[in-house]
Order: sequence, then structure tokens, then C-alpha cells
Amino acid sequence: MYASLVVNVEAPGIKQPLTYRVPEELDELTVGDCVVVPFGRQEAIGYVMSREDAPPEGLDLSIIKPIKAKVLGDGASLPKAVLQTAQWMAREYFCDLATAVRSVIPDSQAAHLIRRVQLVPGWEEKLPEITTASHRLVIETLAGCPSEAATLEELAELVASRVDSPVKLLRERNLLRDIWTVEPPRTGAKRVKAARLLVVWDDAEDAAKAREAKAPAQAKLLRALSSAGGGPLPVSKLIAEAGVSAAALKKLEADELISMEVLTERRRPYSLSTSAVVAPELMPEQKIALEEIKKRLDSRAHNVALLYGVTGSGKTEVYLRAIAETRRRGRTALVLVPEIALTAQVVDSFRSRIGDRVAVLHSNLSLGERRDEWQRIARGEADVVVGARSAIFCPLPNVGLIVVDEEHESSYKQDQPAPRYHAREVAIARARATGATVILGSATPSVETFYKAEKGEYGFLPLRERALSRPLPSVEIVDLREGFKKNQPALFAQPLLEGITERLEKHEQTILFLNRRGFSMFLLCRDCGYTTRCPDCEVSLTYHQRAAKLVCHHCNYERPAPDMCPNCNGNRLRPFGIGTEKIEEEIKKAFPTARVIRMDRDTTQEKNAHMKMLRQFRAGEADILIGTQMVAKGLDFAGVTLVGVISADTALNLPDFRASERAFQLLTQVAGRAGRGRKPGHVVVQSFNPEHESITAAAEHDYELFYKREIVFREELGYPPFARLANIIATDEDERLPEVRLRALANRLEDCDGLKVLGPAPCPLSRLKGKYRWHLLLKCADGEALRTYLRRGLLSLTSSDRSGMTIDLDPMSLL
DNA sequence: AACCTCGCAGTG
DNA sequence: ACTGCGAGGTTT
Repeated sequence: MYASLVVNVEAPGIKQPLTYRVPEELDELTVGDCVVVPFGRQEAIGYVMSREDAPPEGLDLSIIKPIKAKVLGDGASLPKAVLQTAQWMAREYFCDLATAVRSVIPDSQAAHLIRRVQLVPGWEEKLPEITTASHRLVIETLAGCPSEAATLEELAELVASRVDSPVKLLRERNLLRDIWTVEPPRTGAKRVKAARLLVVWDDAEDAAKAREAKAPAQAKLLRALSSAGGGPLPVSKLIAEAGVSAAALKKLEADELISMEVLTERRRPYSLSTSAVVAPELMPEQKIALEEIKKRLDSRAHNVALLYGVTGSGKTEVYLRAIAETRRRGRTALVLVPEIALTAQVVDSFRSRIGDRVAVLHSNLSLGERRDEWQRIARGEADVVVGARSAIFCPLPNVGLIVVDEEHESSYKQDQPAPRYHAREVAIARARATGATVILGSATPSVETFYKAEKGEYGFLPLRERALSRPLPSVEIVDLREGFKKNQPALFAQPLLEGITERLEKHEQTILFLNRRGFSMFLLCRDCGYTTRCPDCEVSLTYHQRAAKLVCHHCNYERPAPDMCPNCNGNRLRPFGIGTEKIEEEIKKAFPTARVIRMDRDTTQEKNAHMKMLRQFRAGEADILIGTQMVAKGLDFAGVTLVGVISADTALNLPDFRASERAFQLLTQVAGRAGRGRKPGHVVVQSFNPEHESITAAAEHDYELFYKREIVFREELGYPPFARLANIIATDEDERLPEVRLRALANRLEDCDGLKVLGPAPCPLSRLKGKYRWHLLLKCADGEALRTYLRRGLLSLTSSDRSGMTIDLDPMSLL
């Protein structure tokens, strides 16, 4: 009779499911179904959370409205496993159920409501009442539309002006009415412009000859088209291959040698030709790991195992076999990967081994591509899904295996809107819903995960042996303080310069890595020490030399770079610190003949810039690749024999208890880029702090050494895995309020047993986007108790104090 | 007196 | 988010 629904509207006031009546014709409705419901004066999409025999007590029966319709279509409803995962998230991450459920609905797939205005039948009779020209125009335009209806956007487009007020008036005079329709996501194939040759081969050749001298671009295009059998060829491809501009095509069209048409292209991300690859022989450790995984799959019970494999030990091969075993048992597999740059490589290797039944989901796909894949999954046309964080919510049925590759990666943690979940933990929760096996893979596991494996909570599958028994790269630590002592500070110390020279001579490749976080290039006055800061964020503005401007990397505020110091009017305002741009410049100075590619956020704006650059580098079209985090991860270039870390310190110096863990992981990963081919690799790490244990352990390639020291530190200071943390962040435009509010909360938490309250303190980034930020850090050995205390504390605050507070459970970063 | 703008509460 | 409502001020 009744159902409680989460409505998918961005309404901060709606935190819990609402009760609706289920009309008889919809009696089949079940949990997870997607429906249309009236919502205030509007209509909204809702998801069935539960069926009820009676409405909740104390609810006035007369306000309950009936559900209008069920939304049909692939992927419209939420699978039970996903719904259960959402419920788990709400509990675990301290957010309300409505927010948790909304977060598992992908924007690409959510069925959406479209409002149109439609002429009311009989409108012609009322037309004489309307005298205003703009109103008449709206009516006439609508009369020409299909079913005399259009969305406000379409209407505004057709009329070429805003239509809000005329529509409002016409609605009041009863000439227009609103109609709401639920439309399935548009899956229309992608349309591309294409060119077709209008003349036969001989004539095309003649025309090309005639144009050879005066219009070589047109000649090229003609030949390209005729050699392709006359087309139609996609314009973008044609232009790129011939290396000419679109103008030449226009001219040919004007001369009636070619015509343009629209082709429909089927979207399939990465539908590159893939040849079947023979599976390699397994090494003994891989065999043991696989046997253990088989046992775990057979148990059909929820379980988690750490696949701890040093770089090159063949983790991916184990994943592939585990997936094959899963499919053999009639179940499906979900693979989470952290980075966009990495996805293409991983997907390619999966496609070539598993074939077409792999679906891909990650943020670099267009909305349409993502939607296509999502629906394919919902239709059961894929039984392996590879994707980034949010792919954990995909509607893959009957999941038997979830792989979380590089489980330590911080990109698995969602920071922005609540719920601030960790995809690794969500994966474990989702696996519980279907009794699936979880494999967490990493060469440098998070301390928490390794601890759980050590304690036996997770299975432990070590792969310590490297395939092909290739040696690990040698690591050399260079003390940068030496240069300063001798008063000749340098960006590149001698060993690095020599190394690069040597590689250039031997035609081998170099990767230079710079961790730019917290250490970017800014302008510093050498006279008064002034640096330009963001007026809203209190962080120094980053200097972009090419555009001669200063940019805030938090809120994107920008201004032209001043010539003189704004503070003392001195003229010795110079760049300080280093950025990838600066390194590129210095490298070009030191090695004028070297071919250099710089990869960072600025040079990878374009959609496929990433892949293009990496392809170029792989093809040996460059000697040196300079980059930030994005070059650290997973890249596999046989030609690279030298990796230089410009400054290992920056990661170490962040105000965060995970700084040394992150530094270790980063250094290990970067070092792993060297010596992947037949020739041995070498790594040069420059540091002002060369004795730091993260650096020395990374130099030894010894995770367990690092872990043994780190776990002691964690226990002494009561950090995870020995405690759960909650970071409460308060922000407000008023400078005092964040502190006042957090202090109020801290007071309520004073005598909670086993709870440690740190702060309130200003956040390391104390001002962001015009708001002041303070935080309160809570530590408690018992996560359940922590949640109870926190819930109680928050409830005792006034709602205005509570507003503007965000709760981050198990924070990954305390910035 | 009619009209506009803005902040606020409520959506079952 | 969207909508409607009422307070308070503005225009005719």
C-alpha cells in the first residue's frame, strides 16, 4: 500500500525517505525501483527504499500522495546490492540516507524529468486577448513545435530572447500549461561530420594536379579521399591525417568536388583493435595466490585478501586469472583502478585477454559514452567492469569478485560532497551484499591494510619475486644541502646532470619527477621578502611564466604578474621555487639538443593530450619527460633508464600524519618507472633531508622496513590503524564563527570515554574560496563509539552551529 | 494601491 | 532545487 522513497532532488531539507502511496496498478513495485512522484508543486524522481503496509505513526494521512509511474529502461532502477551499499555508507560516513542514495545515482544515467510548456487546446480563441508582440511571438513559435510543446530552453533559442516572463503571463492567462515527461537518457549515436568525394577517381586526380602548386592542402585532401575510395571520411580524421586546416575542405565543397554529410558513429570507448594474447606461465607465488583465490571464490562468502606484490611481480596476471575463474563460476567481476592515465593501459590489457565483455567507466569518458557503458552493464552485456572510484556503484549483477588495484591510492577517497567515502571500504561493503571476494592489490599497501593482513583479518597473498628476475633500479640519494653550503644552489645536482648527459649519449630516456604540491612557483621580492597571496585563500599565487600571470591553485583567482613589488616598489621581484615549467626551461638550457615533453595540468587540458604525449614518448620521439604526479603512476616505458626526483622533501613536509607514508609510496612508484626494459635502471633522488626513513626505505625498495618503523609511530601516537579519526571542518565567511562553533562541539565531547579531541585549530589551508576554515580532530580506538559520541555531540548543537560543518570520517588528508 | 524583491519555510 | 508566501520597500 505504501512505500518509502528517496527523492532525487538537491534539497538540503530532505534527509530521509518520504512516504508515498502505491497505486494498485503499481503493486509490483519493489525495492530499488525508480518512480515519478509529485513533490510539492513539482514532480521528482524517487527510488523505492522499502514497501510498507502502513504509513509511519503520527503522519497525517491526508498529505500522502500517490506514486505516478514507474520509470522503465536499462539501469533506471538501483540493484539491491547497490542500495544496501548506500545504506551502509549512510551509517559508516555519517550522512543521511537520502544523501547516500543520491550519491550512488550517476548523473549520466539518472532518468531525468523534462518540463515543457504546451499550448492549451483552444488557445486560438484566446489569442485576441494577447496584444504584446513578444507574447504573440511565443505563441506562434510554440504553435509550430511538435505537439505544440517545447522546453523553456528550446523556446528561448527559437525566439532568441528570454521567455520566462511571457511564459509566466501566458500560463496565468491559461494559454500555456506545464507538462512533465520522464525521458530516458538519450542514447543517440554520436554524430560526426564527414566528407565524400563527388567526382570519380580520374577527375579527382586531375583536380589534385591542378591544385598542386597553388593549393597543396586541397590536393592532399583530394588524394586522401580518393585513396580511401571516395569516403565518406570523418572530417576530424581527414584534417588530422592530411595535416591541413578545415578551410581547404570548405573550398573543395564550394567547388563541388566534395560534399559534407553527417555520419553516425557507434560509441565504444577504447574499441581499439585488440589481438588475443596468450596467457603467460605463472610463477610459483602467483600459482599459490591463485589457488587461494579460487578457494575464496568457491566459499561464496564475503572475504578480503591483500595481494602484496612488488613492482613487476605480475599482479595484473593474477587479477586476470582470478577474473577468469570468477566467470567460470558464472559470476561477474568489478575492477577498480585509481588513475585516468592508467585506465587506458589496464583496459587494453583486459580487453585483449577477456574480449568484448569488458565495460569501462571513468571520468575521462564523455557523458554519452559513460551512459552507454552503464546501460550495457545494466543489460547484462558485460561481465567485467573496469573503472574508477564511482564504478563501485555500477549495476553489475551477481558480483563474485572485486579487485581494488593500487588500494593505497588517495584518489579512492571522495573528498568533495558527502558521503566522503573510501572506495576500498565501499568495495568491501558491496562484496558483503553478494558474498564476493575482494582483492586489494598494491606494492606499497596502506599501513591500515597491511596491518589487517598481518593480523589475519585479511588474507595475505605475497608476490615477492619479480617476473623475468629483472633487477630493481639502483637508487642514489643526493644531498641538496651540499650545494647550499658551497653557495651554489642548483636545480639539478651533479649526479643528475651527469646521468642525463649519459642517457642522451646512449639514446636512452629520462623521466624527471617534481612533486609540485605545496611547493609551486611564486614571486618573491628579494628586497622586502613580499610574496603575492590570494585574497580569498591565503595561499601564495603560482607564477605562470608563459602567460605572465599569477594564479591561485585553489580557487582559480588570477591576475597579471606585476613588474614591481606591490609592497616596496622594488624591482627585484623574482620567481622562487620550482615548477615543471621552470624545470623544462632549465633542462633546455642545459641540454639544448634534448627533445623534451612536459606533462602537467597545464599541458594536458585537451581531451586526449595525455595519451598523445605518452604515445610520443613511448615511440621515442622525446628524450626527457618532465612531469608531476601523473608521470609517477603505472607508466611502463622500456626505454627509460633514468628517473630523477627533483625534490623528495615536498611530500614529507605536508602537515599530515600520513606524509611519510605518502612520500614512501610516491618515491617507490616513481623509482619503479626506471629500468622496465632490458637495460637496468637508475634513480637519482634529490633531497634536503636525505636521512629520512621514507627516503632511505624507498631507496632500499623495502616496504616492510618502512612499515615496521611506521607502525610503531602510529601506535605511539594513536593514529590509524590503532584509532579511527574524524575530522570536523567548520567554514564560514565570518572569521570567528568556525572556531566558536567547533569549540561548542568540543565542549560537548569533553568527557567521552576513550575519545581524544584535538583542536579546534585553523586548517593548514586556513582560508579557501573566501571562507575561513577551522577543524577539530577526533581520535578513538573504537569506531562505533566515535560515531555515537559524534552523533550525540552534533545533535546537541543548534542547527545554525551545525550548518557549515562537514564530517570527514577516516580522512585521507588533513589539509 | 499595485508592484517588485528578497529571505524563508516546506516539499510525504 | 523549486515554489509560494509574506514582509518591507518602491513605483505610479
